Formats: sequence, C-alpha cells, structure tokens
Amino acid sequence: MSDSKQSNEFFITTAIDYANGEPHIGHVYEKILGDAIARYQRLAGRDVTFVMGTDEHGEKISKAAAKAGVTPQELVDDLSDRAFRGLWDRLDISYDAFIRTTSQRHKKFVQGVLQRVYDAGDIYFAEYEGLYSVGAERYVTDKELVEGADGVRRYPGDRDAPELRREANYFFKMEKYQDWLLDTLRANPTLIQPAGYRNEVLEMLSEPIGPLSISRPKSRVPWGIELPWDADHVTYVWFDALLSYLTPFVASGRGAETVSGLAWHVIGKDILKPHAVFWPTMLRAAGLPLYRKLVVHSHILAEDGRKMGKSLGNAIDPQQLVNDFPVDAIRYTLLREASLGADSPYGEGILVSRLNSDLANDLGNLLSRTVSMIHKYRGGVLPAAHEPNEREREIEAAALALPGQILGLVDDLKINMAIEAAMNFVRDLNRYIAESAPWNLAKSEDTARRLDTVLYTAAEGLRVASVCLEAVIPSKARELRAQLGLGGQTYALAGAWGLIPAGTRVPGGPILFPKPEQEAGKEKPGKPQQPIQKEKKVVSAVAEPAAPVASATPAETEALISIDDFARIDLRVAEVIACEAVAKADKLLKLTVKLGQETRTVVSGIRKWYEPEALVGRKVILVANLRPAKLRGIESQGMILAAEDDAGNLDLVGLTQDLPSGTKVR
RNA sequence: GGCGAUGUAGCUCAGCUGGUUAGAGCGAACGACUCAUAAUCGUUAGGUCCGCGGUUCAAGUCCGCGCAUCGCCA
Repeated sequence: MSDSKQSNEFFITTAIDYANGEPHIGHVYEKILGDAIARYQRLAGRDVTFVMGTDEHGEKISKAAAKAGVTPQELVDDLSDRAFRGLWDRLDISYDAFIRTTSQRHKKFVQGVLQRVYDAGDIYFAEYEGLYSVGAERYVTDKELVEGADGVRRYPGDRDAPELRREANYFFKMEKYQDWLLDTLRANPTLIQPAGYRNEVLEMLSEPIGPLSISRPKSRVPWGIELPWDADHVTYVWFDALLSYLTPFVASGRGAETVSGLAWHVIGKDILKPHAVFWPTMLRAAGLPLYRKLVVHSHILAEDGRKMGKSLGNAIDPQQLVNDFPVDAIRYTLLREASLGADSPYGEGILVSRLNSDLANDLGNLLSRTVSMIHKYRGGVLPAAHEPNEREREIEAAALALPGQILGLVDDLKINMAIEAAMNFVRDLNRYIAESAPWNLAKSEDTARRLDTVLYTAAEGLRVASVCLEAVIPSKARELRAQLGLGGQTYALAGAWGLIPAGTRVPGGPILFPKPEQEAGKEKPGKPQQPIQKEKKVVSAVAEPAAPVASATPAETEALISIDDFARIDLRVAEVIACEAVAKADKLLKLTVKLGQETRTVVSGIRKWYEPEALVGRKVILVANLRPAKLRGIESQGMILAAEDDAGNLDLVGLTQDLPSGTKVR
C-alpha cells in the first residue's frame, strides 16, 4: 500500500443511510468499521475527517411518511436524529460531520454540481417507458421479474407487480466516462478492496454501461431536490446522496475538489455499483478527483450462518444489543469476527464467548491481577524496572514493533487480524506473568528487584495494549489506563516502551469486562435475564433511570442473582441539598444531592408525592453507578430508590439513623 | 447459462511468490499454579489440507476436470 503518505490528511466516510426505517446490524457494523479505521488513523497522528449522514429524499420516504400520518420532514427528522445519530452516539462513533441530505447547505451544493454537469452537456432529457418497481424505486427489466405462486410476475421482494410507467427524465451520459473508469481501475489494483469486489466491477464495465437516469418528475415524487434548470423535476438518489460525502467541505468553504481525492468510502457490497460506477463517473463529469479507496464490506449473517432477516425472525436488533451489552464489547466482537471479503456470522452467543474469553479472561483479568499484585506487594505504587532479562527484552521488542504491525494491517483493511495481533501480545503478558511467578518473588527480599521488574513490565505492557486496542474499545482502553494511574493520558500509536513513570500510584477500579454469566444453556434473546448483571458506566440503563422504582417487577424479582451480581450495583447514602421542579414536566423533580465530597444532579419522577422544599436535607439511597441519562435536557447522574405499592402510595427508601452521605449500602 | 470466490483439526479461521514432523483461537481432556473476573499457565487433538488426474526432485500452496457452498452477471 502506498496510500496517503504525503498529506497528513485522512478523509473517510461511511455510507449515508436511507432514513426510511430503523437501523439494523449491518448499519452498525459498517459504522463501527469506519470508526475503527478513523480512530486508528487519528492514533497514528493523521488529521482525520470522518463523515457520515442520512439520505432523506425519495418516493419511499414520502410514502412511509404518508402512511405514518406525518410530513416527510417530520419522519426523517425523527429517524435521522433519534434512530440513526442517536445510535451512533451510543456506539461511540467518532464522526466529525453528519450530513443530512435535506439540509440547505447540501441542497445548494447538489444544485451547483448538477448545473455544472448540465452546462457541460453531460445531462440530457429523454422519454422512457418501462416497468417500474415501487419497492426497488427504479425501472426493472422483464428478465428481473420472477413469477410468484399466484402467477403474477413481480420484482423479487415486491408485493405488487411492477407498473408500466412512461416518464420524461433527465439522463447523465455516464457511458462517456466508461473507458476512463476502466483504465483507471485497471491501473489501480487497490482502488476497490477487497479484490473480489474489484473484479465484479471490472465485469460490470466489460459491457456498455449506458446512461443513468438522474431525475423524477416532481408531480410524482415531490420529496427531493429540484433540478436548478427545471423545477418540474427533482434529482434522483445518485446526484443527491453520493454528493453528501463532500458537502461538509463545501459548506466550510474549503471546496470539494481539495478533498474528494483523499476519500476512503466504506460501503456495503449491496451498493457497490453506485459507488464503483456511478460515483466515479459523476466525479469525473463534475471535474472532481476520484476517491482514493473504496472499502467494501460484506454482510453480517445470523449466528447459524443464514441470512438475517425480519421475516426469518433471526435479526439482531441493535437497540436491544446496546441495551444488553457494553458498547465496547459489541465493537470488539463485531470487528474481531467479521472479515471484509466474506459474510460473517454474528449473534449473542458469538459475542458472549468472545467477550468472556478475550475481553474478560485475557485482557480484563490481566489488568485485575496486575493491579492486585501492585497493591499487594508494592502498596499500590508502581516500582521502577531494573535489569531486564531476556524475556523482558523480548516483550519490549514486541511492544515496539506492535503498533507498526497493527497499522499495516489496518491499512490493509484486516482489522480482525490487527485485533488478533494485539490480543496475542496480551496473551503473552499473561504467559510472562505465569512464567515469572511474582507471588514467589514476593516471598523473599532477595528477589525484590526481580519482582519490581515483573510488575513494571506487566503494567507497561498493559499500557501498550490499551493503545493498540483503543480504536476498537475506546472507552475501556481509557478506563484501563485510568486504573493504572494514567487517567486522561493519551498516547500515539507508535512503538514506545517505558512511558509509565515509576512511582505512579495505581488506583485500580472495577472489573473492566464483567462476564454476563449465563449458566443455563440458551435463553431467548431480549428477556430480563440480566438487567442486574450490567456493569458500571458503559451499560445503559434499562429502566428509566430517574423513575421511582419499587425494587422490581414481579418477573424480575423471581430471577435469582448471585451476590456478585448484586455487588455491581453501587448503592450509596446521599443527602438532598437542593431540589426544584423541572419546567414543563409535571412528574419530575431535579435533585441536587451530596455523596461524600461529590455533588450530583438526579432527576426523579416523584413530584406527585413530594414538595421540592420538603426533600432538602433528607437522606436517600442512590444508585451511584447508573449510566447517566438525559431527561428533559438535564443529565441525571443516578437514581434514587423508592417503594410504591399497587395503590400508588410511594415512600422514599431511607435510613433511620443519621449516617453520613456517601456511605455504602449493601 | 456466463464469470468469480470459497472448500484446511468438533467449531471459526491463518497458511505470501510450491520445500524439514500442516498452524492459531475457541471448545474438550488431563496436569500445574494461586496474583487474578471458577481466571491464568502447560500438555493433549494424530486432521484423506473436498475428490480425481497432472506438472515438479518436492504441492493445502501451480494446472486440468469433477463435486459442494456462496457471490456477481444474464
């Protein structure tokens, strides 16, 4: 690979998603993949711009909106913000710009490009008659139709037979650029990766590609961007959605031409043709440089290796997944399992076994044991290393080489192998500890210096591992370093050793990756077998965080949990020091509570039962390690406990003695 | 029908330009250890590297044919 070397700039996009329904696991995988690449590049010191967005025009959206009884704009506002962007935020996707195709700046840019291509003579007007599939939103050929059991010929997946339509549309002279594209592709073997997809494109180009229909009459599809020279037509998906990749740069005044040649576009194999054929020719016609790389990923299959589908009932619901598992575990397992060239199975079973073996046993436990020994043998202060033995030299050499190796694999789009390389290093650290047996070294003063060196080597190795894995598990990597006493510290992904200062106080902390302990065999996904086993921080709240919860619903009470499960809930005595009603919410109170030295804001739905003033000074029980949630724009940092009976009588759980705030409840 | 990919230990997969006893992870069995999240470490799997034929001193690794699965195209 000899990609972006001169420029330190790195520009990456994921496909913009059609906002006519909720995101599925395929969307999730693609964004996590794009994000991991973007983060790796940032860690390597590149100046990264990561762009994503939603595609919000078209016939399907107007129909879906009509069906839902809302305007198209209302529909896409909700889907874009809540369903898509909301999920990306939750998954820690580090995008720099999020483009909505209904935004003014995007429309302006699209119309500018259309006008330019039109003026150059590459767009013409023509009549067309043919079979139109509403489901596929395009004209289909007779050969594509399949006869159903009822004898009706329809396009696969459609409910209705295609309609015969006659339309006058604008066409883009795509074929004009076919030879250029073919030459370009032949001359650049890594333009489209993996190579299998490049071959498919070469095959597409071995036959005439013809013109591309780029408009729809506004009378039929009113929801789109008007052609600047003919207000009776709106542009069809290609000149709208594809251009969104460049919109942020135009809007910032930078100009599309300065960046389009840098782009890495991450897409799914289902939209290969638009990105490999339409988009390059469009760029060419618009006088813009061709992207640098098209990264084509395959699909995520169900755990049994079959296709995932709503109809098959084996689809993974991303929302559910995010509710049930730590975000970093989802990211890790998806990236570790999937390889670009082939469809990859994925599901809860695969996730859990990876989570347990790699993240909990290998990585998380390595941190636990290291921290524990530093506490036990050295009072929680990291000692300096002394003369390294051969084994330690070997580990240091591996640590120095690892970042380069990983970046090479990432450039080669072998993220799964990059992860494996990092995990091999982690496993070797476990091996090293077993070989060195620090618990024996601790028995005698004679081996004190050896013990120092072993402890330092383990801790510094963990630091290196955290950097190597940070693009995959960003928040856990930081948490790991915080436990080593390196909170807030960032490191470049580059060979380095010995960066933790000797004498660093190692605070330790909660289990990095608790296991979702599952005894009985299979369980139906989605039922309440584990609301309690959630670990701190990363897992989201299942119940409404600020709701006055009376312990649990009957169903949940019945499920037995272990003492360890319970120990994950950090209950504390908190003192209410201020309290006010939340504006425009007749149920909510905003409480300010003191937790030892700390002050927190908690929103709770108990206004019906308590006057705000009456609560000040009262001691309540707070779930202190609940993931913060925003309610009415206020971040609630915990939840207070209350009991409520069937008649709606509610009482806050409290103390009969005056114990200090911050006291642990168990 | 055409083009292409894949087919390696129970499972998931590495094996670049052909070369000593074919590898990893998971799972399983046995053992060790105790710092650790019932974790970790070690040993163990005797696998027709889909089948057949060919090239070669030597082939999972190249060629041909066949079978199976998958993808793209028509």
